[in-house]
Amino acid sequence: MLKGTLQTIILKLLEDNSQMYGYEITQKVKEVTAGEFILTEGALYPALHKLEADGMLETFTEVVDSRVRKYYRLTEQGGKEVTDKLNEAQVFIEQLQLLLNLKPAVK
Amino acid sequence: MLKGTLQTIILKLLEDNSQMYGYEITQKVKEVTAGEFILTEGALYPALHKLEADGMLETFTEVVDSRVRKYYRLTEQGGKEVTDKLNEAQVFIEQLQLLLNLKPAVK
DNA sequence: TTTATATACATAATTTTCTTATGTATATAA
DNA sequence: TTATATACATAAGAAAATTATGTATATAAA
Repeated sequence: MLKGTLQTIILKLLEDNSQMYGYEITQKVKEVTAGEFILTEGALYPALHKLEADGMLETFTEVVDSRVRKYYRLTEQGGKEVTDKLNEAQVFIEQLQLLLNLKPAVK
Repeated sequence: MLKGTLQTIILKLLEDNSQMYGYEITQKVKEVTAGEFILTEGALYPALHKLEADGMLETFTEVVDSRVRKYYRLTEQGGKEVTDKLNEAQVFIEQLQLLLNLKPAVK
């Protein structure tokens, strides 16, 4: 129903943390959701590549302990996109709660 | 991210309304969400057929004004499923709000 | 009167998105 | 030397939704 949820999550994490690499993102998601959301690589990397191709993210690499890390950062366009996506997500959640009656009606 | 959202919405509407036909469901969704969610037939009917095939829904038809209506009702199994699906949705929404920081932290 | 809109069902092609599986490579703990 | 953790990536397949059709009746508008 809500397309681009994963993109929204990635963009939001990068808004809060300014730069992150893929593996770090998977760990952050696991940590924040107490293990409820598991972000698999098969979902993450294609999403990152698409966001980069769309001009929302830019990258640079660093070598730490002989391992390559590919860091992602929001572009200016990406910065604007976060706001829009978050608003969309907010509306979506509210409507879903309405439909599912998960939000008790205010008297 | 959350699979089966549409199914959950359908099951919940049928829990509240005991019997509904397809077109009625599309209108209800539109009405409740003030036009924000548009449930297209291409999404709805396959979902209804699958829920029926899975034993969650049962059907009967009625003719009103020379037009056939196919009504759907929850089966016993469907009744149990609603509860599970709603719990899942609740957890999902909470985790998503955590990740997107849409729920202000309580001080 | 014929065109558009609303009601009511359904399916098929395509696209999008995610899961699962696989592959490479290094570091460390068992 | 085997398992786990770190770190990237892609490919096959499945699931779900969008878009496009198709049939059919009723009614309001042009």
